Amino acid sequence: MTPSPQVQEILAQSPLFRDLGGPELEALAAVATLRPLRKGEVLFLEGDPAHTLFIVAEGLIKVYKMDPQGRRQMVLHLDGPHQAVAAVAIFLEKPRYPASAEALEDSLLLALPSGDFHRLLETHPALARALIRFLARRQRQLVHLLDRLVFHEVSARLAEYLLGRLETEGQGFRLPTNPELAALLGTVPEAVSRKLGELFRQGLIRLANRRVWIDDPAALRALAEA
Amino acid sequence: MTPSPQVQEILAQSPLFRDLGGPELEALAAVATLRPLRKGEVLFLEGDPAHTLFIVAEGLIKVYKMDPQGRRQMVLHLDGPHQAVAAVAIFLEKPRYPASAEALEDSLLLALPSGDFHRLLETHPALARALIRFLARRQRQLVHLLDRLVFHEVSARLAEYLLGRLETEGQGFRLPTNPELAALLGTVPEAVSRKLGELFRQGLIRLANRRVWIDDPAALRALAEA
DNA sequence: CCAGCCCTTTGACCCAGGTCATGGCCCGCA
DNA sequence: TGCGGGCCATGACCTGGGTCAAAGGGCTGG
Repeated sequence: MTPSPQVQEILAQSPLFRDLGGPELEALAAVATLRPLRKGEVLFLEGDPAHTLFIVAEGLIKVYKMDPQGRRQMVLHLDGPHQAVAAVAIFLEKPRYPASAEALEDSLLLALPSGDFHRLLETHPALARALIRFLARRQRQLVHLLDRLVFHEVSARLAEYLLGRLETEGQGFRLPTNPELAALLGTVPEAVSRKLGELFRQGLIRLANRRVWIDDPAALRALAEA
Repeated sequence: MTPSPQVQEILAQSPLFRDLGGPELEALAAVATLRPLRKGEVLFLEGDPAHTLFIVAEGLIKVYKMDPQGRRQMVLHLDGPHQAVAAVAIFLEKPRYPASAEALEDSLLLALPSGDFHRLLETHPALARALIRFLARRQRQLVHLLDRLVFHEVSARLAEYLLGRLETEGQGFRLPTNPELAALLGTVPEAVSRKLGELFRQGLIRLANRRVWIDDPAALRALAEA
């Protein structure tokens, strides 16, 4: 965590606000507040009234639904630097967060009062356009997630996850804990453990500590599609 | 299907466009085309390039994902009169429909070229605002669907469905076919048949033809939460 | 008015994966 | 240095619900 980040700088790097002019950014920066969050801290809970939009400056935020008994959770998306969190909630008639959010790492967020954001939206078509694009992209991603959950089994979802990490980070990336991974895949830690073991036994991947090397991407791809 | 519906009239009734001024509506109406669709006809398929936004004038449109083998399908939402279809797709970088759509009844749609829509958006904040609200609401609904699918079993989803119909239509509403209902609930026709049978045997509902009377809404509610 | 097609119901079967319990390990903290 | 809590792996078990097959039933279009 860097000592004193430039609020305007953060705003200017976010896809949502990057098209705004200098004066607008300054005005926004004036009403924004910084919100540090320690690993594991909760940002908001499903059902909380939503007055605030967040921009991630540093760290990683997990947005998730919790099951009724409060034991399992299902991750909807992870948001890193420059990403907006809770952009949806503040536009509902009764603004309440439809999911919960917590920090996966020590993080720093920019909090923007929803009133100010709404006001800015009125007068800045570029902001509206960026927001619309953002919402459309996120919705596409949610539909994809739904598709995977309904039509594909755990091993296929795991395979897709591994290939995704491989693509963005290359060989040897570090896995999250099994409970975290299970929440990402919509299953339970035991299942993750077993499926990883299978992949290893079949020679598709190698594991050391929590690092992964993928030996047979083609086979993994086939698994992911199945 | 009424003989010759007023295009402007249809636009003016849609939540998306109702806040536009007369001249804008007229301009939009000039570029809109009417698209009749017979029951069962496909409007677009997942993956098709998306140049067009639709507004339902009459009828009912089903938007759904198909499973890889093309046997089961999962309904994402149903859209009746005044609703927009495919509002998301045209805002993606590579505009392709993320799901398929077909008519559940004989329908009439208004087709708006996405270019015109984009242009209108630039200059009309009210339209942007309405669209943002629309996208936010739909996203909330998708998250709810996902939650139900991941955390609740078929009988709970069926119970919720029945209560929803009861609320909006009262006793004695008509069920869709089992395959349709299965697609709505994310399961297979056989499971729907069995679960309906169970509810009947437990005395929670009565069935005649395909009409439903709900005798014990409280018990059904309990089931839905479980 | 008939033939065919799809829907419905039901039974038998099966399997992915969720649950529970055990034992070992690692790591942070006192 | 010892303790405790969470993580990990694995086995045993169980069940929701998906698959397949068979036997009516009813709507529809020719």
